[in-house]
Amino acid sequence: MPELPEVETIKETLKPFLCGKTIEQVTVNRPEVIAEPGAAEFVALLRGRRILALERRGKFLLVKLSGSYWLVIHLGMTGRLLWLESGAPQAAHTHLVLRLEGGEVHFVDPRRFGRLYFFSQPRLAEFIDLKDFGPEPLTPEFTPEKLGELLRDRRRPLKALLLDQRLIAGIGNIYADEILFAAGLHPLRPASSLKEKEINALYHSIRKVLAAGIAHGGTTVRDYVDGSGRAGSHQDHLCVYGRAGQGCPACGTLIERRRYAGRSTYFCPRCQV
DNA sequence: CTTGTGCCCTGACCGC
DNA sequence: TGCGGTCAGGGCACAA
Repeated sequence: MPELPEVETIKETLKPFLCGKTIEQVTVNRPEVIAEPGAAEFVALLRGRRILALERRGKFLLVKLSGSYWLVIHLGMTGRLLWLESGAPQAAHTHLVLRLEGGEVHFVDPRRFGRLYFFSQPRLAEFIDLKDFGPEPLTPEFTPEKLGELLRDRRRPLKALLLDQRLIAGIGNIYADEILFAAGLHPLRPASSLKEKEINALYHSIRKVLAAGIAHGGTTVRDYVDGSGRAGSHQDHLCVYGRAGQGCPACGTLIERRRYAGRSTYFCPRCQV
């Protein structure tokens, strides 16, 4: 489910409830969702620790804990993190509950692609290093020049590159299609064929589309809700994603859907060249 | 290096 | 009502 704007929204909505609180109890209903270390160890290490800060790297949520430890969460396709009152009933597919002072965090994930990790500071650094993430697209380190460097000498289609977390971190299938539409670029355009003007258009589209996604509290096409259980509204602003057979908002040409890299890809055959 | 495929899972939806 | 097929915001292993 969640791409950068959704994880960012979840992080921001959970922040006021979680920061400064101590984890009093950890309930694991499904040990498989804990990737590292083992479930028993995970529970023992987490209990009694204080939450100091919430951060995000790509689609990963990073929870900074006392003693230089980290709880790291990836929500996969359908993962949710919900702040609920103490003793709230557990929805179906609630795999883990963190009891804090004054409430609980429920990790709910029907498809179970989401994973949780407990890391020491050096282990987190190693993990991030191993993932080899590209730059965060909304930070100052990400510039048009940087994007130009990333695209140079690569023949892969733009869609594949936008989905590749090692190039730019955080973009998923919805926002990749929306970004390419905003930039007027065909998803299958080889990266190295872009002119400087097109690189600039792509750069500004990446920033603009992701920022709009965050401003709208994420895109809810199916399961996504923020930390308070509220749906986003960016689905009302989508131009191409999920709109096969409907008119392009710019020119009226029918939006096309193609299968690429195992994912649906939506684009306007007239506006995107 | 690159691409495509299948898999991990559940649930919603569609056609018959 | 039921059944099978298809599809879904992700990511990984593996084959060609």
